Order: sequence, then structure tokens, then C-alpha cells
Amino acid sequence: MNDGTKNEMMQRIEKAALQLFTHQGFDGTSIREIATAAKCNVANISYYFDSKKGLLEYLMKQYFETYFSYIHVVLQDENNQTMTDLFLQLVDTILHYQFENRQLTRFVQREILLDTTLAREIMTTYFMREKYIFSSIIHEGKRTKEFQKVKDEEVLLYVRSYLSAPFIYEHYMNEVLHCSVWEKNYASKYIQNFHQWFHRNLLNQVAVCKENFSV
Amino acid sequence: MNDGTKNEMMQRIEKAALQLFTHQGFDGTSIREIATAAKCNVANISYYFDSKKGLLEYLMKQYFETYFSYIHVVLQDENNQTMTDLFLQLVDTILHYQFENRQLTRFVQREILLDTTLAREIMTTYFMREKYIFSSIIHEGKRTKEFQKVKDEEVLLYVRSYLSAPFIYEHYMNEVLHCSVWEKNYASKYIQNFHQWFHRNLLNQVAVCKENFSV
Amino acid sequence: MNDGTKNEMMQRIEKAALQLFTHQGFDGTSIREIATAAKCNVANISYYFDSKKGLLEYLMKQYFETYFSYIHVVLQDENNQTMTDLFLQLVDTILHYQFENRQLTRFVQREILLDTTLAREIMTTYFMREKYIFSSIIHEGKRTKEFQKVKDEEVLLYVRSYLSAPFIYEHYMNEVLHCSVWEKNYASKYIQNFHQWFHRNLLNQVAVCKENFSV
Amino acid sequence: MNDGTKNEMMQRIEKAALQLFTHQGFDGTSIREIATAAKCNVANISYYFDSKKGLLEYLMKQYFETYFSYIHVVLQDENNQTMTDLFLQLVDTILHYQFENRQLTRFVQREILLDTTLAREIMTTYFMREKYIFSSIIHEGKRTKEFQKVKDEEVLLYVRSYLSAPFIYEHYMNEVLHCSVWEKNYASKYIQNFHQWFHRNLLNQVAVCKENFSV
DNA sequence: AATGAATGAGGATTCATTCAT
DNA sequence: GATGAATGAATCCTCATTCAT
Repeated sequence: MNDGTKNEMMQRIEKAALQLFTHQGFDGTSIREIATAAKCNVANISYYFDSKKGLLEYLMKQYFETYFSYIHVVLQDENNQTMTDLFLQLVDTILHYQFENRQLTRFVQREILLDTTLAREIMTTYFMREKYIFSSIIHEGKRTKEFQKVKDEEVLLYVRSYLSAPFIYEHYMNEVLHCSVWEKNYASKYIQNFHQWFHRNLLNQVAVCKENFSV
Repeated sequence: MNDGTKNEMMQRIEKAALQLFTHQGFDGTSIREIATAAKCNVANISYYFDSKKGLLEYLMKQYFETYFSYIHVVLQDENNQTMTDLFLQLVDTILHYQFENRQLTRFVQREILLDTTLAREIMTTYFMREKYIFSSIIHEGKRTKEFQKVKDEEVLLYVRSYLSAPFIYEHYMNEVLHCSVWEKNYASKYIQNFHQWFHRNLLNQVAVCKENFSV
Repeated sequence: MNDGTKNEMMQRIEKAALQLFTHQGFDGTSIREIATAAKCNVANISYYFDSKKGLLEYLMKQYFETYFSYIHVVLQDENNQTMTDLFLQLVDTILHYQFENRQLTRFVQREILLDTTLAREIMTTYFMREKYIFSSIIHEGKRTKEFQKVKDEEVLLYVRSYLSAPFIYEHYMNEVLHCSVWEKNYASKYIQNFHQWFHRNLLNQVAVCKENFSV
Repeated sequence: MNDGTKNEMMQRIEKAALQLFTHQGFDGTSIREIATAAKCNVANISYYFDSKKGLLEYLMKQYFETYFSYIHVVLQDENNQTMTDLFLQLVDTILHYQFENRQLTRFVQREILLDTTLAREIMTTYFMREKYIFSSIIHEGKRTKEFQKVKDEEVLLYVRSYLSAPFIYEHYMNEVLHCSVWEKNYASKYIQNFHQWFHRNLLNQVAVCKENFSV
């Protein structure tokens, strides 16, 4: 695989693939469809990504590497002094990144639902890494009494679920609830909601209850 | 499609298909693999389910028909007099059904993430129906002052998400959090958690805050 | 692979493949060409022989199994009491079998010239077996003073070469020497020639020399 | 095709191709494999040899041109006064040339077993030429009573077979007879053997019989 | 009810080659 | 002289399906 500076055709293939994968899934999409959509020859896909599987891995890798590059920027930001700052900043950054790359995010979230080798590898590398980061923050927050004595697993599952929900339930929201994820201010509202949850469930302070769902 | 009393081979095919779909997804599984796993001839799948797509639709239909048959039992149960009873009873029943049919639930939840015609149809029929039921209960609950003045969409999304989370995040829980969904008492703990959330966020009463994640 | 009683299509494929392989070699022939020649669908080749490689192995296996079934008939024939009888009877039988299956023989002889795994396997199984049989006969012949004290390797190589020459040099004989292998009495003349060589080079008797090439 | 002085890359390609052809045959080898083995770009093969077929023809042509250049040196050598000298000198020279270019020899001998246009062309040009040369010598030898009254075709076939046997049966000798063609003195022993055969079968003199295979 | 044979369409991939640089 | 990009055709194989039995 050529992984130098991306050229135009590579990006065209990438974009076309993502669009098709979003609708039909990886296995439901043929490289011919991708080639047609990308207006290129089928052989080019093998040329640039080695194989269909290589294209999948490339997209996955790209998603997670950018994901963690953003995370590391936050972790090294000296402004985040409290664990609260760090935690909220992380979630904000991740959600922003994901809202800006909806298709890719949705694609990745869906494919890892399968029980494939790739899915398992991603779990045991990337998600373990993510878990470790959040775990450390929670642990430190609890040590400094900044956070309540919460059950780690439940917080972690909630966060993970919160981070992927807008992309996993995009359809449900569009077609059933008729509230679009695409709406400009949806992202910020969604992030705000998280802050509320965070304050009520993690922070060690007497806070106002029952706010988030009330009008 | 033969809708009569299920015979042995039909069930064998169903079981084999579900198992394979769990690992490889619908598009990633060939009817040959299913036939091999079910120890039957390929032609039998077409014979019993008309086509591969027919098998998919059969599984979906079966899932949702049982799903709603359970729901209607609850709705017609005269014991559920308050909206609180009704709401909690519904969630309990649904979760129980789903925990008893993990593979099928997970399969359905995953396949409807695609942008196919079938997925959209399911959204606009089954999930609309589900939404209508929960919406009515919330509306009535708010009218009788049993519930707080919550934002419907947020409650609905939360419930929907809560109902599918254990199946969508099964992998994540197993391989990253190392807390297994298969554990005997996981289901009841998960249901209890919902009750807490329900009391804190929907019920119109002065309740104890910050309970759910604290030790 | 179906290896029950051969049906008509299987034989048609076999025949077509053999014809094409003879002209173009295994690697030079596509399964499409075979399918066209056999007037069947490409998928049938996979259906009956698993894969192109499977077809190759099938032809090879068939050649050698028939080959050795003939050999074993000779070995168990009680009429062959002397080693001379046995040796000559073997060569006669093999040559007859090969002359009756020219294409197959030529195909096999050509493919094993490659340095592939299959070729090496065939060497170390079938040809070792053949060598063992001839070696034993020579050894016994030498013990009983029926044969001269010849160098085994040279006799073995000569025999092997003699057995395959008409098929390997078929082209040369046709197009350069203009003496056709297809001529009715060529086979018997060729076999007679071997007898002469055998008498002059192996038999322990004062024989008339320089016969074979003189007019 | 570039016929100028061979540059380094051309030779690298040639060597790599020959090595791969030996193992996999011409049709079984892709130019990509050759390019990889020769550590050059695929396009270079087309550049230097026009096409894959061009490479084949180049190797064939090179083999036979060198082959006949050696032959003509022998034919013009005034020292070879008798037909016996000439005949034996020819065979010696050819065998030496071939033993020094084993891979090329083997490759050529194998490819001409196919029924392709190229193979037929080679038969009708190069091998006809060879045959003509040997025929003339035999004829003259018979005329001068130097040789016996042998059947031309049988002698010619024997000679042809003898000249290619070590290369065609290389595998058989290695893996079955376990006597290596690579052994230093094998070539000279092989040539000596031919001399014995020649004396016994062609020369018009009372010679000692039954020598060649006895210990 | 159940199966083996057979098919045409389409799957991913690799092929030899060309061309601009 | 040499290369990387790009291509269309062809590779083998698998797909879901049909049909006669």
C-alpha cells in the first residue's frame, strides 16, 4: 500500500468507499461499485489498498489514529489541570472529531459489531487504550476526591455508549424521532447534555438533580 | 415461505444462520456456509425461506412479532394501572425477551444500522409503533402529573439506547471491560439500573439523587 | 470432489481439459477454455473437481493409479516366473497403457518437469514406487545370475527414459523425423526395440550384438 | 527488443526469469514475479524485451543461436577429418554447452513440448537444421563405410534423446535415483557413455560387446 | 420433503501492458 | 534509462438460485 502523501485518486476511492459502506456495509459493497462511484478502474483499488480488506483496514486505522492523535493533544494540554477539565475536554474533542467525520465514525462503529478477527483486534488495541486513559482519569479523580466513588465499569460503558450513540442511532433519530443529527446545533446540545450528566453523576459536589431531561 | 409449524430442519437452519450472522454479518455469510453448518442441502434454504433475503426477513419478522406480542400482553395486563407500572413493566419484559434471545437481538440491532430498504421499513413500522406506545405512556404520565415535564425525544432515545446497549456493546463489555453479559445476574442488575434511572429522571417525586453510579 | 461413478459431464470436462492441456499446458489453459470446449458452465469445473488445481491432481492421480493397477496385475501373474519375463512383461504393459492414453501420458510427463510441490510429491511417491519395483527385479535377476552385473542407476534411467520417450518426443518425431507415433504398428516396433536392448544389455548370455540399429 | 550490448539490468531480468521459469514454467510465472526477483520495475521487462512473449523468444533465440554457433565451429574445424571425429566432437560440444547452461537448456526443452506456434516453428527451423547436419554426417559415414548400415531415424532419435535427457530427467535423477546431475564429473561420465554407445552401434568394426552397463 | 446437478451472474484479484514523466 | 500510475481484460472462484428427480 502506498502511504505517502495521498493523491487525488486515493482520496476519491476512500470517499466513494465510505459512502457505499455507510449504506450497504462492507460485505454488502463490491469493489466494482466502489470503482464506479470513484470513477476509476477496479485494479486501482488493489493498487492503492492492496485488497478490499486492505481498504477496510486502512479506513479503520485512519479513524483510530486520528482519534488518538486528538486525544493526545488533550492529554498534553497544560490548561487541563483538574481531572474534570481533562475528562470533559476529552469527550468534547472526541465528539467534535466524530461529528465532523460522521460517515467514517458510523462505519467503524458498525463494523466492529461483528465478531471478526479485525473487530477483536481493534477492541484489544484501540478500545483498551481508550479505556486505560479514561480509567486513569477516573482513578485519579477519585483519589483527589474530585470525583465520587463511582463504579468504573458503569461509567466507562456509559461514556463509550454516549460517544457512539449519535452515529449508531442516526437512523432511528432521523426516521423515528425526526430530530436530525445533521442539524447545526445538535452537536453542541449533545455535548452539553453530557456535561450535565457528568456533573450529576461524577462530580463530588451537591448539585441540582433531575435537570437533564426536564424542560 | 413455509409459515406452518416449524419442522426440525427449519429450526436447524435458523439456528445455524443466526450463529453465522453473529460472527460474519448477513452479507458476509453465504447460504452454503449456513447449509454446511445446518447439515442440510443448500436448496433447502431456498425451499424453506424462498431466498437468502427471505431468511433475513423471516428472522426480522419473527423478532419483531414476538417483541410486540410480549408488549401487547403487558399493555393488556390490568394489573398495570399507573403509567409507571406500565413503563417499567414494558422495559422489563422487553429486556427479558432480548436477554433470552441474545443472538437474534444482536443480529437485528446490527442489520438495521444499514441504510437498506428493509432497515428503513423496519424503522417506519416497528420502531414507529414502539415509539408510539412509549410516547403515549409518557404523554399520559405527564398529563396525570405522574411524570415530570421531560423532553420526549430525549427519553425515547435514552430508552431505545438502553434497550439495545447490552447487545450492541456485548463485545466491548467482554473484551475491554471484562464484565460478561452472559453472567447470570447481569440481566437483573441491568434492569434494576434502569429502574433507578427511571425514578430519578421521570418520576415526579423528591427522590434520592446520585445513586446509580455510586458504590 | 465427487468421485463416485463418473457421469457424462465429468468425462466431457476431463476430455476437454486433457486436449487443451496437451496443447497449451496446464498454466496456459484457462478454465473458461475448458468449459467452452466441454460445452458446460465454468462453475461445473469447480463443482466436479473443486478447483483448477483439483482437476490437475485428479488427472495425475487417475494416471498413476491406473498405471500401478496394471503393474500389480503383472506382478501377481503367476506366469511370469523368471525375472526376464517379469521385466519385459512390465515394460510391455506400461507401454501399451501409455500408447492407449497418449494425451494423458504426455500431459503427465510434461507437468512433472516443473519444480512444483505436486511434481516433487509425484516423484517421491509414484516414481519411487516404480523404481522400487524395477530395482527389486534387477536385484533378484542379478542374484539368480539371470542378469548381468549392471549398474542399477543406468538401467533405471534408461528404462524410465524409454518409457516416456515416445510421448515426450512425439513432436520431434512428427515434425522433424516425419515418423508418426500414431502409426498402427509403431507401438509394437517400439516394444520390440526394447526387447533387443534388454537382451543385449541385461541378459547374461552370449547374444548377437549390434542388432538393433542395423538394417 | 534491444539487441545491443547487454546491460546489467537486462542480464538481471534474464537470470531471474530463467530461475522462475525453471520452477513454475513460462505460463506459471508473471512478469511481476520476474520484476520482483530482478529487483526492477515491471515496465522494464516490456522495455527491454517488448513483451512477456518477447522475453520467451529472446531466451529461445539466444539458446539456439549459441547452440548453432558452437556447432558451426565444430563443422569448420579442419581437425575433424573422419565422420566419427565430427559426430563425437559435435555431441561433446553440445553436451558441454548444455551442461554449462542447465537452466536455459531445461527451460527450452520443456517449453517446446507444448503444441504452440513457437514450439512448431522451432521444430521446423532449428531442429530440422540439427537433423540435417547429423543426417549428412551419418550418410557420409555410411557412404565411406565408416559407419554401419543403421536406420537413420533411430539413430537421430537416440541422439536427440541423449542430448536432452540429463536436463529433462534432472528431477527424476535427483529425487528418485539420488544421483545428481550437478556432480562435477557427471558430465564427462555422461559423454563417455555416449562414446561407448557410438562405438558399439554405429562404428563399422568388430567391437567389444556389452560394455556400457556392466560394472 | 429433500437433494444433487447445473447455471449465469458476479465476486475479488491479477494479468501484461501503456504512458506520462 | 527507468519508473510509478493507471488500465482493461482476463484470471479463478463463489454466489444465490433453479430444476428435475
